[in-house]
Amino acid sequence: MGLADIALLRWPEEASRREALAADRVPRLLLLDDGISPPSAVDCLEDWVRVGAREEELRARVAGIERRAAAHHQNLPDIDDDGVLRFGARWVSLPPVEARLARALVERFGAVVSRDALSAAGWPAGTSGRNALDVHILRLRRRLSTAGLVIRTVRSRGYLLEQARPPSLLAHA
Amino acid sequence: MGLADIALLRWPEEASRREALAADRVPRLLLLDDGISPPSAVDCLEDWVRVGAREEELRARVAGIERRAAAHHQNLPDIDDDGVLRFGARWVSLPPVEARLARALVERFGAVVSRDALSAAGWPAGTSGRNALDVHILRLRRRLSTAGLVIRTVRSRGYLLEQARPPSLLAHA
DNA sequence: CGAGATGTTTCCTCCCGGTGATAAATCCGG
DNA sequence: CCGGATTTATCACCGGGAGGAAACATCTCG
Repeated sequence: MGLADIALLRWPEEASRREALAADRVPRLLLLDDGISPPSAVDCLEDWVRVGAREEELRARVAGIERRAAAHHQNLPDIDDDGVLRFGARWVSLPPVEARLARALVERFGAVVSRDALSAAGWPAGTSGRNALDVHILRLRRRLSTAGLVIRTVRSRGYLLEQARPPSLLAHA
Repeated sequence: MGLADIALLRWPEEASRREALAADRVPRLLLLDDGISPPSAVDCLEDWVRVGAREEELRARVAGIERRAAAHHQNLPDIDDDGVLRFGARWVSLPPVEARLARALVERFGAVVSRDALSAAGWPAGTSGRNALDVHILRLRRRLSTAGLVIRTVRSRGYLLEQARPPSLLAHA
């Protein structure tokens, strides 16, 4: 715990690093140069302080980010090294290949993961047949459905993992 | 879109008011008395500054809250590079051509985009049939409707993207 | 041996983008 | 107010391609 989980970086010098961190959903604290205004596109896992800020302010900002990160994190699926995926109260055990695929999808939970990325994740050693990925996605789908998760297809782009929608949300369009 | 939408309050004096605002999901900025540490239970719609803070800092904090509030209230659509358009809690995946059209419309959200501009955006490489744009607008309309967005026609001028239900703030007070 | 994991082949469905045809909607001159 | 001209909306259809799924063949490990 502590500052370890949060990335500290200078703004605007490390703008590109910030983008990378944001894409990976890593909580981060920007150290703002004097006279510079904070960046505009922010998510809840980002905050900023002036470089000259006092120690306490910095700690307080970090603590705030950590709390929000924790709040965000608790409804994310999680896979351990034994291929057991937990989501809320439910869990499924996944065979090796599917566990690797699931890991790649969980890392970008809610965002699109390309087929190439999934192939690389599922078969790190080498190539597999053209359809292997499709079939494993199908099998993974069936397993994950029992855990309240859904894999959506984004045609010609990849797949996206999200929480299965309770029918109540669709009811009143 | 000034300070009007955000509640300013003192901490810890107005602790109870803060609770009420949080319960109503009203974005708020706490003005922290000196030597006091910020409260612990925060959501993404809350931020804080020291009472002695400079004008600019205050403005920047407010702007940050507003952006997060907008993102949470889903007031601005957003398209990522994978053709996924997000609007509030909902999202649609768009095929390439429609994604490009949608990008052009989102860039000028709420304003008219000419047909020429849309043609250029949708088919950057070259020509398309005269009817192609109409048909793709139709298809885009159907998709976006599931995300709570509407494309309005401005005859002989172009199209305009806006939120489906103009939320009548007075309607259900 | 038997069950589950993994790959492959194959077939089939649906989606995407484009076109033409046709119905509406709107504008304009008389 | 009418009828034609222009602009939009919607539909049906096609060709190509991507994804879904069943069936089958190995393979591994207890």
